[in-house]
Amino acid sequence: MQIKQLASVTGVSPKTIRYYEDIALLPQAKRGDNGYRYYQEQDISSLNFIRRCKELRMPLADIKRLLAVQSDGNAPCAQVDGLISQQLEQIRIAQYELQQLEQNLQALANCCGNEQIKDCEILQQLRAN
Amino acid sequence: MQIKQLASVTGVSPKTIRYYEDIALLPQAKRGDNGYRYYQEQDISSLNFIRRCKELRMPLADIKRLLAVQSDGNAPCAQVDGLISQQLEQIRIAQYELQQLEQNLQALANCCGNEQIKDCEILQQLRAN
DNA sequence: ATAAAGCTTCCAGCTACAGGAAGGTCAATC
DNA sequence: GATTGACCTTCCTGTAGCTGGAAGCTTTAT
Repeated sequence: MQIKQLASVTGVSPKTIRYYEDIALLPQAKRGDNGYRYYQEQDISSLNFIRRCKELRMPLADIKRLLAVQSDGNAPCAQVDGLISQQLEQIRIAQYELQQLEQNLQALANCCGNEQIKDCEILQQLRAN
Repeated sequence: MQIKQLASVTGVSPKTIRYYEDIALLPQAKRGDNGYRYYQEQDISSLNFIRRCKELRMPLADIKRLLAVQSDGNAPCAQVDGLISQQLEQIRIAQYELQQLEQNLQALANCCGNEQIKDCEILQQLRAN
């Protein structure tokens, strides 16, 4: 299978697939005599795995570690657990920040009933202090 | 006042201040005979304004527009309103996404009671489908 | 024969800076 | 007068995760 087909099967663009190979997130693809990359089923699985991790907002570096860890079946599971909880914790922090942010923005959005910049209370708030 | 003092007053690093000048978010600073940048009160206000907008996660491009708009006191206020509501909407979208994410991660985090990678149910979930 | 589609590599750009090198300047100290 | 240390300057590189585009192959279809 050529790169474009792998791309359409997995929903990951050819550009991105090459990029993943560049940064060694994917192994170097086999090449034909013409220099084209050729892929197998295995590569579909890898890309799907990556895609799913990315949906969880994992950094590529972490995904790389997960991929590495998978090759040693006897390794302890703690690393995986650790990555997931870290991720979860970051999400929660982000949620908290966004919540504060929403309140601030909401307050701002409601504060201006004027028509001209010189009276704009949003800007006055932002300049304040 | 020299750049370092402006930095310590506003909490924005000298690097960042120079960067803001580069991208014309701040006007070109006055220079002494030695080439050093010198600043006034006005610059403190500008930087504080920028800092406050950044706390609201506004992109620098938007902040630039806000700064530009401020110089024309008779312009309509709608642009400012628009930016704020856009920002608010994005925050809400992000919140929704994070909420979904948290659920997914939570489900994953709870799913693995095993010890070895080869049995890890987190990885199995991630590979699934 | 030619055109279109697909492949390759490489280079630039996006955001918002931070780190560091190489070199000039200023104030204080010996 | 010389030196030290703290500042200042510009310029280059790197960060994350790609995307767009150029220049130049190959393959396939007409």
